[in-house]
Amino acid sequence: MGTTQLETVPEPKYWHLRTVLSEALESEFSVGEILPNERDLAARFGVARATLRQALEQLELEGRLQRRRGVGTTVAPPRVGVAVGTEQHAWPGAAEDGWQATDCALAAPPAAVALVTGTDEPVHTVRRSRVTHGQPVAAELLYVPQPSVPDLSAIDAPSGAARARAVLRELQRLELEGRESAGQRGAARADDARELDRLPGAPVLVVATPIRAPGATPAHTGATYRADTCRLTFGDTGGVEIHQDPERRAS
Amino acid sequence: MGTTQLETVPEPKYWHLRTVLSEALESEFSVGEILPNERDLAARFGVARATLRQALEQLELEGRLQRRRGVGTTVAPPRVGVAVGTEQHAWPGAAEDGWQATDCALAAPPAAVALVTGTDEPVHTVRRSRVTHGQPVAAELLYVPQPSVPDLSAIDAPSGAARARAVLRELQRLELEGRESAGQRGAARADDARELDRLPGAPVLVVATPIRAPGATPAHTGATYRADTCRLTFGDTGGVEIHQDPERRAS
DNA sequence: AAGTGGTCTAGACCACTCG
DNA sequence: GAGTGGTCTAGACCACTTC
Repeated sequence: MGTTQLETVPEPKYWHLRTVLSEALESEFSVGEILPNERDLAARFGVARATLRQALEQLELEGRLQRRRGVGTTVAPPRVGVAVGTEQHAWPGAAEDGWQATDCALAAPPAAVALVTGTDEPVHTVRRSRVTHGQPVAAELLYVPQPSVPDLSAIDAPSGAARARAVLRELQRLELEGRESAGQRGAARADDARELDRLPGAPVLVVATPIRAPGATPAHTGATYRADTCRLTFGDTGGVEIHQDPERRAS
Repeated sequence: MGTTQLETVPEPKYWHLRTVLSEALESEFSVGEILPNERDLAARFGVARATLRQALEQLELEGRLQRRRGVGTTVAPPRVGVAVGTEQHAWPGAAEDGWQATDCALAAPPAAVALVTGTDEPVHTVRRSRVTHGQPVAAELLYVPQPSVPDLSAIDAPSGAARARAVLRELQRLELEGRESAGQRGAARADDARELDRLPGAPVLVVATPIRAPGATPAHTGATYRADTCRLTFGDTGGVEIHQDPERRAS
């Protein structure tokens, strides 16, 4: 049916299609290039649009494609390596770390947060976002129980970016020693999805890190990374090459 | 239409359904319990089966459900925390680490591997799998260039589990210092999928780690973890609580 | 053989972006 | 308004597991 030979093995069409498209991406397209639209592609391969979409979905989830409603499907740039769990990057507020504090509010902690911080006292909730190469790659919520930053000046704005920076500044005064994060695949919730320019349910990597100081854990963060565009690195350096390429198992 | 009130916001049906089902999972089902089949569920919620499946897919990707063809859909147990990047767990061959070497072959390296190892010489390719709580959670390929283990006895079997253990034993004799891994979301290829009891394309976390020894990098590993059942932890301890619960942003 | 989830179709309409 | 991807439907058949 498709543009290549008939299948004799019971391999799903969409999976075969994914392979064919994947090869086409390598040989016939360059980063940023726009693919034909879904209806045309489906017709060209002789499959229903839903089947084609299944293949495109795979490729998007693998970070090979980027789809945008109303615009089209483009070839995605290589994933960006993002360091997590290291001192410079896990510690909130460090200069030049690519993060930008956008908002802050003081409120009662969500149940799950109260559980890990061990207190029901109001927490400062700082929202930060991280942009790399012009693309939003992560949204973070930083929970700082009020007692952790007792010296926070009342002069600063009660909310907003200025307040967020003030909280981070206070936190920086503690001797932080960030370590031991945990990461898992998740689905982007509505608010994170919006911030990451994705649809709800988009694949994300959730990294939870307790912020440590001598004898205390003054804050907790939960960062949501775009799973399709990010490669998380943890450890001393960030330049590790990944050797799972799409077709690495050719043998 | 559904079992709850009409939607007034333009939230996709499948997303709303996901939320409804998610709440039902918490209140009305326990781990391991079997859900009604997809046709019944779809009818009950007044949606097409495809739409229901979209919701179930989300929940499965979040690790809340487990679906098995020919069997049914069950409530998944909580994700297991798996340490990566730490000494005990990243180093291959350490005793009691939950890994089991299954096979080994000596062959020319795939292109991507040759790139990171920096040699075209034949590599020992050790296949290991990791089982936790009776569930396969990871499949790993360990690439060891022949020069890294020159003393490997020719007496050992040329392939198979025995050979794999011999390679690991040799590797253990070097002073390994595992560090700096990188992880990203990927799609399971056919072979990994089979080993992990999943379908091709299933979401996985790919962790690439160079194995370090003083002055050399004698091996590279690529481990494929089931993204739906695993929570990866990296750092000193593995007991970090995640605070992104399904409904944590209730406020 | 019966029942399950997995794949696939051929349509329809909607939400969004852009000229 | 035209074109894109996103959602949704109502069916059909297939692959797998279990009895």
